[in-house]
Amino acid sequence: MQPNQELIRTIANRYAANLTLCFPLRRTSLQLARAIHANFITFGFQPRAHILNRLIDVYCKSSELRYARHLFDEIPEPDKIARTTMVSGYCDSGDISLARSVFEETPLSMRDTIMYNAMITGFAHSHDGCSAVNMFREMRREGFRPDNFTFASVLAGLAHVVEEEKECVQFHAAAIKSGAGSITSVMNALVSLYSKCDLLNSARRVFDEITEKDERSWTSMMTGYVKKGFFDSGLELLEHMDEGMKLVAYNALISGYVHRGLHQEALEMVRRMVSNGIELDAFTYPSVIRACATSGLLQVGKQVHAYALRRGDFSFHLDNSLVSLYYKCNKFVEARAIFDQMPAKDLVSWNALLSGYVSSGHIGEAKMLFKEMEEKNILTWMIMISGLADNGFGEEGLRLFSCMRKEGFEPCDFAFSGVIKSCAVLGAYCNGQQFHAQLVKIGFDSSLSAANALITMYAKCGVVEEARRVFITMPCQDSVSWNALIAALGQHGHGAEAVGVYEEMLKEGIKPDRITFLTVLTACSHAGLVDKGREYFDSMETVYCIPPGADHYSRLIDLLCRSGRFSEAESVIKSLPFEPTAQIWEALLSGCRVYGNMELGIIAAEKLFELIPEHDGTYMLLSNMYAATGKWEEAARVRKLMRDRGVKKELACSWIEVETQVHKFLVDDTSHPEAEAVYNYLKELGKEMRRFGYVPDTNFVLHDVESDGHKQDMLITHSEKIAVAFGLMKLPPGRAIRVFKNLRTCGDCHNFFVYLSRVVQRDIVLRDRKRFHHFRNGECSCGNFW
DNA sequence: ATAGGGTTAG
Repeated sequence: MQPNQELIRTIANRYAANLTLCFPLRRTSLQLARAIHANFITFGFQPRAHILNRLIDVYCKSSELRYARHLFDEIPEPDKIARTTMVSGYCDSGDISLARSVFEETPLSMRDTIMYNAMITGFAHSHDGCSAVNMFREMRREGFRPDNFTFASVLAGLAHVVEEEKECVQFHAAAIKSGAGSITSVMNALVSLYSKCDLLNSARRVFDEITEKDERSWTSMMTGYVKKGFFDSGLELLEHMDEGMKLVAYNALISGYVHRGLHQEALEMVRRMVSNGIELDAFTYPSVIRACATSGLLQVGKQVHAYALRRGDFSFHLDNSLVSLYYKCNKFVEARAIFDQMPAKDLVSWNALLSGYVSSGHIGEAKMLFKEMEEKNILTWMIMISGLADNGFGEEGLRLFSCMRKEGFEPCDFAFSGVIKSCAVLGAYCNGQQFHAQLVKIGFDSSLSAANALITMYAKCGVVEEARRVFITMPCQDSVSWNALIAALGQHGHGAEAVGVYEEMLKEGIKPDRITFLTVLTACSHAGLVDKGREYFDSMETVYCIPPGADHYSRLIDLLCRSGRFSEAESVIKSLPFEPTAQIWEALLSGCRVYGNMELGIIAAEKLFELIPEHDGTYMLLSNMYAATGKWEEAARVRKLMRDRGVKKELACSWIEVETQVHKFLVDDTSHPEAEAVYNYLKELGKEMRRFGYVPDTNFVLHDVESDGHKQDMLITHSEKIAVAFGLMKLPPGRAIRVFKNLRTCGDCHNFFVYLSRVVQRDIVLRDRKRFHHFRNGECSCGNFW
């Protein structure tokens, strides 16, 4: 039987009309729309235009843009409502270019103010203020009258680009002239606009004139004050508010405090709002949790998490910040669980997880995740590049940076600081210089993060003067800059100057932090300023309330051992407020090696065998010590122990940069295309050095080799010698040779370079795992502490 | 069919 067509049509249309009523219940309305749509198809009806438009709208609002577009395309002549619906649908989904194409396909005669408004809003939401303003100008040129909606949107767009007071005033005047000047939504946008331009007095004037202030009015004014750090004005405003509106004000204050790093104040504000009977909401959580994450307050963070769960609140922002909280507090399992249990994830969620992996050293997982990510933004790249550098993967960092550019991402100052860190890891001086030049060109060189990275990069490339120059030419320095400079000077043997810079930093009123003390102690140690170092160490707790960590103690041990004050070092270890860690025993062991203190060295080594039996360095150090004192059997015993335990020696590797290209060499490496030429050259150099008095020190050969002649051959193929020889072949005369090694350099190579620097009259800078060696005219900056 | 503010990842 044929159904009664007229009846079905009527019912279908009535259902369709109901769509409007169902609207807030998105899922229901989407299901309903689908059912109605299916009915129309099944019975072959052509729905009426306004019903079709409703369907398109529901699909758009449910993020089913493809269905919406499909329906839209089937309409032979879409009216302006259908077009506007499509335009704003695309705008909401962030696809401004598709919105624009629908708009541009619309003949001028069919456009109206509403359609222009939709476009302007779209541009404003995508932070493209210029296009928003252009669209506004176009609509006026074409004779359309801007209304309240137009001004509210265009002013919001303007806030992203405007710099001058004049422009704000112009638009303000235009709004007043067209009668929109006293509309709350327009005035809210004006308050926000003036605030962003640092014109807080103008913002306040507009704010005071709003007769019917709503939540947005208060938020705009509060945010204006707080973003500029005027907390007093914000707090005063809080006093004069209706109780019902205070939540948004607290939220603004809290986020303002967090942004300035004032976590205590932020948490205090949370306590205050709770004690006034105001409950936290979805906008409060992320700021509070961030405050907890950056100050390591896991317990408070957990409480907030529990609070949100109790209230059944959910948002991307909340979960994303929780992922970050748990990672920062080293709760990897919890962090991952939050991520996995998220019903939906956005780009920020992925970035949060990526950053968690990277900062906890899970670089393998990070790389996999990065590959897996379909959508990336500049921050994704930045996290990965800087993470690779932090984990020692300099080459990959450099490679990824150029990938990023190929994919059309313009690096920001933070991305530059990531790639510059990669150069620092690699010692890629020429590459680093090029990035520096690019920074200058685009005017980012005064950015704190970029400049701080440059200081470290130049230092790690062994060019202290450049590091110093970057520091001096910065418009302003923060504690990171000071730390970087002190480290730079300390690493290169300018210990006294480093200490001077530290004193200057204190005079400037910059508070030293944990890192500052690490760098200062290192500097003292290199310069032999033992008593000064002790004094600084003691001041940490007594003056600056920073309890020294294991890393600080290990610097102190190093400092004492280097001047042979072993009994003092021993008593420090005995009085530690915690169990001595591996790095403390390591500091003691390497100190003992320098002085040949076998007795204490063996104790340290035994402890290390217990704590980190898989670490190859201990075996090497101890067997080196035995070998150096001619106890070959003992040396062999240690290496047998190492073999028995299955500990693999990390492969020694050196590298050198020639014309932005990094060349890598391993021990006895013949894989380099020019290996043969380098080996021959190195042999010649060896002979020549011997004529000048260099004697190969076979104590550093740890293989059991019978003849001395054979042993000498083995010494000559150490990777750092190959790299230096390669540099001598390739680099123009007079240019310093900068070579890097992943392990510590051996005493024989050290001695060889001392001779070499005098005979060939070249500066040689060698950076090994532990420190820098500047060889010049037969001397090394580190004395005998190789 | 269109509007205004505030939150998360470095």
